[in-house]
Amino acid sequence: MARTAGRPPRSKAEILEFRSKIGKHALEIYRAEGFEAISMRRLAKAVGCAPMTIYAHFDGKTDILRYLWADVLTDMSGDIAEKLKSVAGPSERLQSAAHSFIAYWIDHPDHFRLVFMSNDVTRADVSTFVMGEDTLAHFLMFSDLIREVHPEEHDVKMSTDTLISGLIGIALCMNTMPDYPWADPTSMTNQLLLSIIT
Amino acid sequence: MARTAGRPPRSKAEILEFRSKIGKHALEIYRAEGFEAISMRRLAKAVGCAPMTIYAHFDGKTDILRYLWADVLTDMSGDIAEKLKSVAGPSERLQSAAHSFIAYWIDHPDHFRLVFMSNDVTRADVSTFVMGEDTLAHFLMFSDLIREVHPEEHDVKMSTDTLISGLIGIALCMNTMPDYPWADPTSMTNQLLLSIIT
DNA sequence: ATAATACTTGGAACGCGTTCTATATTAATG
DNA sequence: CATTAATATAGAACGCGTTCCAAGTATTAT
Repeated sequence: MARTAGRPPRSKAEILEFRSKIGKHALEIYRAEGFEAISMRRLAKAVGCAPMTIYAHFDGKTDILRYLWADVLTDMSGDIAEKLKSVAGPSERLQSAAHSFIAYWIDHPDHFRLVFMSNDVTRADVSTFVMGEDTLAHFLMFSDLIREVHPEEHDVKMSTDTLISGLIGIALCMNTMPDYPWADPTSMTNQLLLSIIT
Repeated sequence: MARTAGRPPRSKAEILEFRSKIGKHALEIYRAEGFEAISMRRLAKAVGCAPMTIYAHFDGKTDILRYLWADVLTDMSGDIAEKLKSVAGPSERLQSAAHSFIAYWIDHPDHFRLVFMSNDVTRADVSTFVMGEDTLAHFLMFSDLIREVHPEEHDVKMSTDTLISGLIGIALCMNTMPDYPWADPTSMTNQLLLSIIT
C-alpha cells in the first residue's frame, strides 16, 4: 500500500461510468442511424471528449459494439416473450420461441450483424468477459423451455447450445447468402427442433 | 445492329479473363499473408493496373472476395473426402462429413470469416450469382450423404439445408464467441445429426 | 508550493475502401 | 485520315479505425 505521490488511478466505479456513458451514446447513434453511422470520431463528438480518450477506455470499436449487444438481445427477448404469452404446451412454447428467434434476426439483419458478426475473430482475449451474466440470460431462456419439454434427464446444456447455434446458423445463412434458395426457414427450424423435442 | 463508330465493348470472354486474373492475384495474397493483407491498392499493384480499374470490373472488395470462396471450399471438400475414404456405413459417412466440416472451420477461422462473414449483408443484388454451380457442389455433397442414409422419401433438400446451416451456426459460435463455454462441438454436431438421421 | 503520477487533449500520420473528375489510350466506323 | 465510343489512368478527396507523440490538466503525498 503506502501510496506514493501523484494522482490516484480512477476508481472502478468511475471507469464503469465512463464506459457506460460512451456505450449509451453509441446506442443512441445506432438506434437513430444504424450500424454504419457509428464512428469513433463522431462518437467522441457526441460524448463530448476527444477521439483519443475513447481509446483509453476501450480496446477499439468492436469493444464498444459489445455494449450494444445487451440492448439488442433485450429487444429480441421481448419479442419472444410477447409471442410466448399465448402459447400453452411445453413443446409448443419451445417451438414458438425458436421461430420467434429466427424471425427476429431475419427481420433485423443489421442487429444480427452487430451481435454475431463483430469482426475481431482473430484475438480471443479470454480476460474480457464478452458475455456477461445479463447477456447470457437471453440465451439460457432456451434452457428453461427445453427443461419443460424434458423434465427427465437429458443433457439440457448440450441441447440448448446445439439449438442456439443451429438457430444462429439458420439466421446467418438467410442473412449472408440470400440468393441461395434455402429451404423455408420455418421448416428448417422445425427440423432442427426434432433433435431436441423427440 | 449496325454498329456506330467507337471502340466496341469488351467481349464476355475478356471480361471474365480480367476478373479471374484479379481473383488469382487476390488468392495469392490471401494465401501468403491472410485476409487483412488484401487491399484494393495493393491488389492493383500486384495485378499491374490502377486501383480504379478494379472498380470497373468489380462492385467492390466483397465482390472480389467471393472469388476466393471456391478455393477455400475446395480445400474443405478435400479435407472431408480424405477422411471419408476410411468410413463405410451410410450414417457413419454422414457423421464423418459433418464432423470434418466443423473441424475444418474451427481449425481455419480466417477461412470461415472469408466465406461466411463477408460484410455486405445489406444489399441483396439478386442479379449477381453469389453461389455458382461449382461453389454449390461443395455443399450439396451433404445431400448425397443424406440420401444414402434415407433411400426412401424424406425431404432431402430441407434436411440438407438444415444440416448445413446448423453446422455453419456451430462453427460461427465457436469462432465469434470463443469465451462462452459452449458444449463440446463434437457432441453438438452429433445432436444436430439426430434430427436428420432418425 | 512542489514534485510526482494519472489522465485528457489536440494534431498529425498511416493505410484503408470508395467516389469523383479530368485526362489519356484504345479500337472500331466513316 | 478524323471521329466516336469504350475503357484505362492518375490524382485528389472523403471519412474511416487506429497509432503515435508532445503538451496540458488534474489530483494527490510530501
